Amino acid sequence: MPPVVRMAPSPTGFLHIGGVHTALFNWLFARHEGGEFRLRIENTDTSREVDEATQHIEESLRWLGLTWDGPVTFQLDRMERCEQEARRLVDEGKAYEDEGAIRIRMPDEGTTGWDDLIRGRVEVANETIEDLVAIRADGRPTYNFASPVEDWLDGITHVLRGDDHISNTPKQIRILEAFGAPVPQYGHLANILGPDGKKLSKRHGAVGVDEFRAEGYIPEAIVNYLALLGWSYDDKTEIMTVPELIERFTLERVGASPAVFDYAKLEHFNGVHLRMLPPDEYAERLVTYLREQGYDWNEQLIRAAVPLVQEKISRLGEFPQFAGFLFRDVQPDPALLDGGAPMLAAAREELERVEPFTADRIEVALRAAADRLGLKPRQAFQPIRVAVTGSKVSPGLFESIELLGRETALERLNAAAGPS
RNA sequence: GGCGCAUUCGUCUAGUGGCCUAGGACACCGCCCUCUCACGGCGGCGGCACGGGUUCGAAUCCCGUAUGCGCCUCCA
Repeated sequence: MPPVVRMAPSPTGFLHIGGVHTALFNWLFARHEGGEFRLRIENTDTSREVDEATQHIEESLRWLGLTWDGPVTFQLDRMERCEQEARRLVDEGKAYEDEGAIRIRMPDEGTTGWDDLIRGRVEVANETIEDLVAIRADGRPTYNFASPVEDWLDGITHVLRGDDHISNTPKQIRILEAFGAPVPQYGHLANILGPDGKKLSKRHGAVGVDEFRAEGYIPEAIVNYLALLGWSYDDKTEIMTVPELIERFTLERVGASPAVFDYAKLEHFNGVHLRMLPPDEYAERLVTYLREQGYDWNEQLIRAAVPLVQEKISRLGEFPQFAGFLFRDVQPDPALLDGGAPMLAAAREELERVEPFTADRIEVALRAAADRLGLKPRQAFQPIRVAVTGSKVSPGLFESIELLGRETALERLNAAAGPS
C-alpha cells in the first residue's frame, strides 16, 4: 500500500527553512515510495491573515518543486467534525466535559509506545500523560486533537515531523485508539540548529525561503543541501539532482541527531548546481532572478553575459556586483589605476583598430602591447580591468571588453586616462 | 523539577564488533594553474564527550556521568 504523508504548516507567514526540511523529507519519502504528499494548513488560530500566508507557503513550495497531491486542506474546515468526534468519545465515556471544554481520558498505568521510524522504540509512562483538552471552551479543537483527527480523515500512513512533537505522539496515539482508527507510523526528525546550537531562527540570518531566493540560491541546491542534513546516501556522494535524491532516499538512512545549518556549504552547493545548468537554462534563471529583483537591464546582454559568469559566481545575487559594469557606468578608484597610464594608452590604441572586435583578437592585441611595454600580463591587465569594469575583480577581461563594445570600452579607457 | 531525544574533525556526515594507522564534503592554511576572481588539481590542519563494563577484539553492545536540545498551554 503506497504511503500517504503530509506537511502541516501553520499559516503564520513565510515558509521557514526548517519547515522546508521536514517537508522535503516527507516529499522525498512519498516520491520514492510512489505514495502521496498532502498539504494541510493548520489554521485553528483564526486571528491571523491565513489567506495571504497560505498562498505564500504554496508559492514557496512550488518554487522549490515540492509539489503536493490533491487539494490543500484546512484544519478550520474540520472543526465540526472534530467536535462530533469528541462528543462521541464523551458518549462512550472516553472523554468528559470540564469547565466547558472536553477532555480525553488518558490511561494512568502502563506505557504508551511506538516504533519510531527514525529512533526505534520509544516508550512513555502513562502516568506522565495527563487528560488532554480536545475541544476548548470556545468550541475550537486543540492542535493535539485536530491533528490526529485529520491524519485519520486523510488516511495518513506515515507521520514524519520534527522531534519537538515526540511528547505529543503518545497522546495522539491514544486519541486514535479511542476512535478505533488506524495508527500511522511515526518518525521524528531532528531539528535544524543555528551555529550556536539553538533552533535555527531569524537571528541566525536568512531562514525564509524568500530570503534565499532573493539572494540568488536555486531550488536544486537548497533541496540537495537540505536533504543531506540528517540523511546521506553513502560515504562519498553529496551532489545529487532531484531525481537522484528521489531514487536514493530511504528512511533507513535518516539520522536522529540535530544538524547545524551551514550557510557556507549551502553556497558551495549553489555554485555547483549553478554550474551544472545548461547555459540557456542558466540564462532563464538569471533573467528571471534579475527581473524579480527589480533590474531592468537589457535581456539580450544578460544572456550574452552568461558564459562570462556561470563559472565564476555561486549565487545569482552576485551578478549585479560582478557584471553590473556591462549595464551601467563605472567609477574606477583612481588609486587602483596608479602607474597604469602607459598600458592604458597602449590599450586604447590597440582597441581602436582591433578587427574583428572579438575576445580572442582583443587578447592577442593586448598581450602584444603588454609585451612591447615589457609588462607581465598580471601588471598590464589590471589597470585595464579597473578602467573598464570599475573593479579589481571581474569576469574575463577580453570577453568583458568584447561584450562592452569598442565604443564603450574606449570611452572608459579615456575616462580613466583623461584627467591626469 | 519531571519526562523524552541526542552526542564521530569548527560544520554536515560515512561507519551497524575485526576492512579504521577512523573515510568523504564544506570551511581554513599552503602549493600549482592563471589577466583579477572563481573553477580545477595536489597537499595540510582537524574528531569517536567522559568513566566503567561485555568481548580475543569496541567509534560500533550495556550501564552511569556530563553536555545540548525538546516537551510538560483550553500554542502549533
